Amino acid sequence: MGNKYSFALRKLALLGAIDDYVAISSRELGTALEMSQQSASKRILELLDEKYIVRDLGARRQRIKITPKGVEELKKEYNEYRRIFELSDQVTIRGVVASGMGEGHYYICQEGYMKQFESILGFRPFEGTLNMVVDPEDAGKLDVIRSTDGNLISGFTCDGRSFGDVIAYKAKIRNIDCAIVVPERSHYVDTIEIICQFHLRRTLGLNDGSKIEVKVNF
Amino acid sequence: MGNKYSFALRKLALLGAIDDYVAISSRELGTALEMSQQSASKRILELLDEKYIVRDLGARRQRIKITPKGVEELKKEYNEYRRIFELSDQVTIRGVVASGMGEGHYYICQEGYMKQFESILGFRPFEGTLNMVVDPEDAGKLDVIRSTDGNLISGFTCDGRSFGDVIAYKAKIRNIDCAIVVPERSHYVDTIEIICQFHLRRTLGLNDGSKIEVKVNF
DNA sequence: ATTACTAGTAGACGAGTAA
DNA sequence: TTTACTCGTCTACTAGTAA
Repeated sequence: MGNKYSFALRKLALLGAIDDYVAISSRELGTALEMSQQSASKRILELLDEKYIVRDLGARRQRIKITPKGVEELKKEYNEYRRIFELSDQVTIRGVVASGMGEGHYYICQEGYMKQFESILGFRPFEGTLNMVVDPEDAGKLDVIRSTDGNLISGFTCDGRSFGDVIAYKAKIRNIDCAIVVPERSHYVDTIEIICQFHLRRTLGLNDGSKIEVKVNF
Repeated sequence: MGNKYSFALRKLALLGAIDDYVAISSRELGTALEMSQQSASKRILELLDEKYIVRDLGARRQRIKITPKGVEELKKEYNEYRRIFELSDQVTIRGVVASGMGEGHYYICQEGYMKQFESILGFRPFEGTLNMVVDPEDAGKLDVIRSTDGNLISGFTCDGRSFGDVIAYKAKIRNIDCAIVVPERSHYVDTIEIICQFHLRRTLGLNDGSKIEVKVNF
């Protein structure tokens, strides 16, 4: 986000503009941002232009609400602060084992991915993934991890089908090296795929619904 | 903080410049901030001027570390995000009862404060305060509360002695109305004073070391 | 390589004001 | 009262370059 916009957007969020429309005149916003009415008005137009806010321009006072895109941008900054003040380089994500449905297996086994896993992660994954549904209270941690670089596994095209970029983060489950894999572009992930050179379900005796903890490095 | 500085300061924090000196050239910082080497250099000089960072300008590459003042500024922004995303208007602060040492009693009993407590909070405090040492894991919540307005109780001078501004936040302990009181200007508070129209120690049967929870509104 | 000066320029800002 | 246009000023930026 243009840094320019974050200050105004944050002030609007503090006024409650994430949850609902907030009535605020350009003069009031200007005062809050320590700038003129004219500049605040311009800033509002810019935020509208960037689709960070929507506005209901009534007869008397405009009412402003932050869009999901705006919230997204604020969360990015929030996550940066969480990385600074809360989280070290290793984070424990809790969740429960879920059924794989064979999807993960199909993807992971693509040699286009396999080659990269082997060279970047240092192991060749067992053919198939362990799916884990992340506990809601740890969803934020996942956001923070996803805001970091991780190991980019490039997408490719094979037999006319295209496979997208994914990001792998090295991790450990009960001291066994593994990695969590998430698609590069996609939000609101509550399920992660875990790859490992061993068959984790068998090795660790896991079933659907088993609680597990993954320690992720980033 | 000038909003202008927060972006650069945050990037430096993400690079680890809170914990230790970080080697970063003005060109690298410029790339990270999407600005020219020259502008990044100027920004660094400004941050130095504002005492947000200190620098060790070696022969090859400068090494930068964020000062406590700089960390303070970053925390302010972090706390704004916490208010946006984490905390509702009521927060539970946990801690243990500590000895008052008579200090609180002396201050609170000043009529200059008493009058204001009565008109602003709606009750006349029992003469004396309950001291509470806040659990370390709730210290951050206290920071967030302190970053909000609260009820300003103005300082005054009496018998040649000056009493500073304090902020009161309405609160409840086990459903009894009370308020927590903190000095306006002072950082790193881990002890709060609780005022109430009743004698809380007697009413709730508290002793030094008793665990209590205060629900603070802000 | 660095950092950081000077100079020129683009863009952000506020005053005045229209709607 | 609002919002937001135009326009002049002034700041913040980058390019060139010195140390």
